[in-house]
Amino acid sequence: MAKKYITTAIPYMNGDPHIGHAIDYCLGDVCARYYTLRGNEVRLQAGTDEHGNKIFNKAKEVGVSVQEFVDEKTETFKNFIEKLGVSYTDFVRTTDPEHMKRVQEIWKKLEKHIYRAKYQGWYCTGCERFITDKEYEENGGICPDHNKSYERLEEENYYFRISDFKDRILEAITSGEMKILPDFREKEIIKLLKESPDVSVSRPISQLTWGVPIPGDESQVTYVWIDALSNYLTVLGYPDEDISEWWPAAAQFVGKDILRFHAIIWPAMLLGLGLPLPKTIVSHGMILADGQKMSKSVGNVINPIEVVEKYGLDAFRYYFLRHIDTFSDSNFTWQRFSDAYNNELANDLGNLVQRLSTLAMKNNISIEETEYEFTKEYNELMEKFYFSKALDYVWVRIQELNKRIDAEKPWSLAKNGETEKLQKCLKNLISDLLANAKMLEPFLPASSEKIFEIFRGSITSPETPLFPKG
RNA sequence: CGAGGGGUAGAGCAGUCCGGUAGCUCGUUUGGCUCAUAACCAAAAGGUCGUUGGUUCAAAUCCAACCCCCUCAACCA
Repeated sequence: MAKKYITTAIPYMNGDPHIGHAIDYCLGDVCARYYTLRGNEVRLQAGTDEHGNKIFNKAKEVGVSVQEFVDEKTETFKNFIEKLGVSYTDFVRTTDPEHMKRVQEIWKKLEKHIYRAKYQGWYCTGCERFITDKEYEENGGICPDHNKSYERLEEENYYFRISDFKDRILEAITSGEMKILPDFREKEIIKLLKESPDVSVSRPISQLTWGVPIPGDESQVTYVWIDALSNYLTVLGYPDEDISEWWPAAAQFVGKDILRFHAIIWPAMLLGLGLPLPKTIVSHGMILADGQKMSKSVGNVINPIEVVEKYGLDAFRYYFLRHIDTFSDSNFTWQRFSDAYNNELANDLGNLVQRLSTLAMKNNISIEETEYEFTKEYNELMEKFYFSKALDYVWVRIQELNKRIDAEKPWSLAKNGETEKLQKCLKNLISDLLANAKMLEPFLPASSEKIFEIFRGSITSPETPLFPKG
């Protein structure tokens, strides 16, 4: 049995779960369920990124210990993931001692590509961060948030020599060894890669305490990259365990905002460790509310849990996997959501199940259980991660069934006593429905299972509709 | 300045690579059916395909210029 490893991005624990995280999880989950149904052994990783100043400060602000703070946040995220029906198998926290120990080992393995250097730049003591020269000019040398002049500051950091790997990464991308989806993002990355500088991978402990200490240098702490990106490996047990059965990952799902780190710094790290590169990095878009970025200050934030509670988990998954494009930014509006729910889930699919189960019941039809195979077209779309297109494809087939019922008029056959013809007609319709239900399983696991239950053994028409209308 | 995406019926989108008098879903209107969650099926109305120019027998599709919208822009995830 082939093994497939799928990863999702680990959210930073300074905020609460939101729709962007939900999309990432759902995509990973669909992919995992699909591979499982194809007969693969699948591991789906999820996790949390818990180090850094922002978290440290936030905990102080709330007045709890940092560990308490991240423990609680992680629980919140775990609950969130479970409410979305994500079938993850592994969970990693960057504050986990095991992870931290492994990060230090990874650091040591990368040491020949790491050097110490001074960084000089404009710094805001209010923001506690360096700003770019451009930002400095734009703000006229004064921080707009703190109304303070920027200071010229020098800091010594460790740097990771990306330039050691650029050629190799470029080659991997162009040869298809590491595919970046969608194509237009791949183009973007190729351009960015060429001008990518080395990255700073540490901070002096005076600046940052909440992180993984650098082995052999107590004055410095690892900065986000090596700590967070390593999670994909440490959760598998690297470097203590042999991970060759699982690594390279079949697919890594990330938001477009963090693609560059995953397509440049991350591959460089892997090459430095002598590990193969992930087969695919899938970058998804952002979800907009009425064409606008969601933000708390604008007050247009869509809470995924609210959608789930109002319409059900499968409805949420359906909408966000079909009408939110897998790769580009898409809009969410409650109007479009409820249109899709009523027209597609309730009318097209729900009602189809209802009419076929009633017809079968009235005419004493029973169906033998068989294994339903995915069609070639469906597999092609799924393997390319065109999830929204795969759902479109299945939906056309569902709508065709409604047309066929009208064309074949089983109720007339019953009236005319054409029993044999009727039996054949209904059995065909039902088994085609079940074949489609199978292809819906990665997307709508609960509804797919319900459909199979309805048509299993002696067929019963469901008492409550699959997708009730409010 | 730069880079990426986009501008096609009231709305949301496909079609653009490989040119051939525009297609899907929703909405609207009309008709049909009765197995069904007032669901389903059929049909109709509705578009100078961002602008201008070019290539061609023929352009949403190729070329050039321009306009508008969105996103990203280097250690702050």
